[in-house]
Amino acid sequence: MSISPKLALLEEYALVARALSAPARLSLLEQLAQGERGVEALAEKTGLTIANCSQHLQQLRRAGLVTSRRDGKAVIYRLTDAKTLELMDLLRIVAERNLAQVERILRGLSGGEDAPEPVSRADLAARLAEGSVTVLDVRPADEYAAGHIPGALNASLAQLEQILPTLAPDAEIVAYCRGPYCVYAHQAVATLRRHGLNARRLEGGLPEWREDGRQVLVDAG
Amino acid sequence: MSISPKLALLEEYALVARALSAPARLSLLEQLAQGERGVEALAEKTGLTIANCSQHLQQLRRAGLVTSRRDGKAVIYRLTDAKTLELMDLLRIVAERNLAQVERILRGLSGGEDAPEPVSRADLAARLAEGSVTVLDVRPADEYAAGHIPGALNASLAQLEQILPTLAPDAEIVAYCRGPYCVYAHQAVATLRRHGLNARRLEGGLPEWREDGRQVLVDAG
DNA sequence: AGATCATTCAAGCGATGACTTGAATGATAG
DNA sequence: CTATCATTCAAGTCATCGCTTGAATGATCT
Repeated sequence: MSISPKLALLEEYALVARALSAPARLSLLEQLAQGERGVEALAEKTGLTIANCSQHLQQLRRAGLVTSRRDGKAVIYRLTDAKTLELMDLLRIVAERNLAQVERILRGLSGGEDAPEPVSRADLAARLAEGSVTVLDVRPADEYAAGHIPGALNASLAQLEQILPTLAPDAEIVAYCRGPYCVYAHQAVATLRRHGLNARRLEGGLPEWREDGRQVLVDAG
Repeated sequence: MSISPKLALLEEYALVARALSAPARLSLLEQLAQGERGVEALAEKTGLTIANCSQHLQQLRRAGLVTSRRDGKAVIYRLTDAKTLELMDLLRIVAERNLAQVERILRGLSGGEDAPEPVSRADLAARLAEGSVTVLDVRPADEYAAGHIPGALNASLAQLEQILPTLAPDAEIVAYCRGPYCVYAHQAVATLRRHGLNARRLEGGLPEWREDGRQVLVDAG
């Protein structure tokens, strides 16, 4: 070992951090938190070119955050383990605590001042059991089909205006999306509240719900 | 907001990760975990030039990981909060779990094969109470003076060979240093075991011990 | 075996990062 | 108010990163 072991270790830790230091890669990790995916699907969802996406995935793999396997001619990537999610979550928490810019963006997303506290997953589960809540899944239809909270309605942000009239005016609505990195639920809640509905966000998204060991409904296909 | 709020958020999260993506800055954070420090002291300990050190510190500040205050003509930096430590710790854990290179380096540090499990802090506290253990602080004298576990001997790696004869051959020795990023305790344990002594590492270092709310002795000065 | 398709590699470009050097700032001490 | 000292700023250099484009793998299907 030509350099000191201490520096070598720091280099390795820095490698992991560097893997998390590009928005494109965080976006990929968010997608992978939904479940394993092929390169093409990831490129599509994140808006990256295939080659660029592949390079980012390889960087994530070098950092040990994701692993891959072959399935026919496709290569399927997935998160190495739940620690990767923890790391992303802590990154977000630290950013939210310390960066004024983040708070500004989040306030902007909520459409103004009044951002109600998110609903905890345990709370939602209890309310679901007694049927006293309407759950809204604000993700693209394919992700909804791949797994969603039982009983949840599915509507993308674009579709939201259409289904507004079908919602009971006094219903208690809980919206969720991909997870803490996803802004769909924030935006949906803002829209719903602008229309006078009683809507709140779920804490976390489907990956966290699944991680809790709660029930997830998968559409036949 | 010209770009999408989602991308803006990811940029902010990435900013925090980027702050952790340079070995020099991890080294600075490790020092700051010991306690607040001025720029010059940090530069000295990390081997950076003053200007370079200052620039790194400003990046850490932009990422919200450290804050600073003025004290006379000096600027004192400190970790923003314990979450910063948690983030570093998780980074290390993920690297240790997933990167073969890290395991290789750590095995090299332990001098070979037999790396005994570290002693938990709760265990050490219990043993200390009954006086059945020798605690060794493997940090520079100034850091020892600034705070150490009560009853601990202080010896840098260089001094270790000298104090070897003073240690009872059957004593149970627990070595600690700055924390999980620091390799002194690993190396000290390797040396002690090579001499046939019964030595193990403490889990974590002084910052973690302090974080637990355990007693820390500060030399009068 | 040859054709096909998803993924990866390789080269090139502009932008950003780490480090150095030397000058500027800003608070304190005389 | 000037001198001093710790820190920060500014400019420059070299290396690396992110992205694009086009070619090269490598596994399947006929």
